[in-house]
Amino acid sequence: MIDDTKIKSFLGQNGISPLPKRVKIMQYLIEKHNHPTVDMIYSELLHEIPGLSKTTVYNTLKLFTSKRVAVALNIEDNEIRYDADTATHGHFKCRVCDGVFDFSLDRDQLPEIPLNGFSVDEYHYYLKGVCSSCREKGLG
Amino acid sequence: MIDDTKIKSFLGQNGISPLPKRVKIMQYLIEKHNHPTVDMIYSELLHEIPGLSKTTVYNTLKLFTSKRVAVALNIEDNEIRYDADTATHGHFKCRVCDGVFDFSLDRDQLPEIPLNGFSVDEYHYYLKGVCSSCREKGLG
DNA sequence: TCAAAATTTGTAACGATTACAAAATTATGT
DNA sequence: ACATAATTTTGTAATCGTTACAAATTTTGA
Repeated sequence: MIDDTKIKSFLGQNGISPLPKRVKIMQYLIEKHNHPTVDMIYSELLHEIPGLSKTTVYNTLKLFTSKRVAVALNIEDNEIRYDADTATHGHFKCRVCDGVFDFSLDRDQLPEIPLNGFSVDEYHYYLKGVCSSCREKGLG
Repeated sequence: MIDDTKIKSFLGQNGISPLPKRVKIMQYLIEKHNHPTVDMIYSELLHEIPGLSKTTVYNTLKLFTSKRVAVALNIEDNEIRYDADTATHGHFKCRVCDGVFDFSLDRDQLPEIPLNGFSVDEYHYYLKGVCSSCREKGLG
């Protein structure tokens, strides 16, 4: 359980007015760090924030990514997942159970882009396959 | 201009009946290697294949990716791009002009996944930023 | 406290993708 | 080659994630 105050000041430092719903959504992202979809955030926070609108979740996540306090993951074909961990790290998607796993990765482990004059501000390293749990069950 | 015969035998070798529309779509992917969306393939091939249906393009690409003669790229938030180059290589997306650029990359330049018992069968390395052309124009 | 600015809501629209049944094409056996 | 079965294609409708937008609400700051 993270202190509200810390999240409020963190948002404020990043140019985001720390409105109550924004604080709750950021708190959700940080505490669960489960790469949620918009629908997951919406349906789980609805219990805690009655009357929450899905549009607010969309708006808030767009704001978070534009201010770079969260990152959008395109590891699925059909929907965007979000991650409050903006440090470079890798993501693995299991094609059997659909789970998304983090793994640590330093920026300097990744090769530099061999294109002159390009500036890079986001690094995404996605692996797909079968996770250990599904393999043990003989799936995949 | 690639020989039809080569594409037909390539598809056949990969367990895909080399029906005429499939051959044309594969030929498009190989010759243009422009990471097209379904809509790009559909609208450009419509001139060459009158009566082509967009559903056929979707079906064919699903078949190609399941047989691993093409790879789906999730470098955009909203739509899937396709690449007939199934060898590992990197992709750069310019957030100004929306262009997608390839860059070479060996599998062994990428770090191994530090997760025991996981099997990996797809590697995606996506970078985002501003391309040299847009930077020269002072954009981004 | 009050008015202006910003945010949230709810509904409708949008666009990519999928479902599905009918029509067309291709493959198979004789 | 022919008939038939199996596969593929088509076109439309449905689905689902996301965005647009105007009205209602909340926040901000004088």
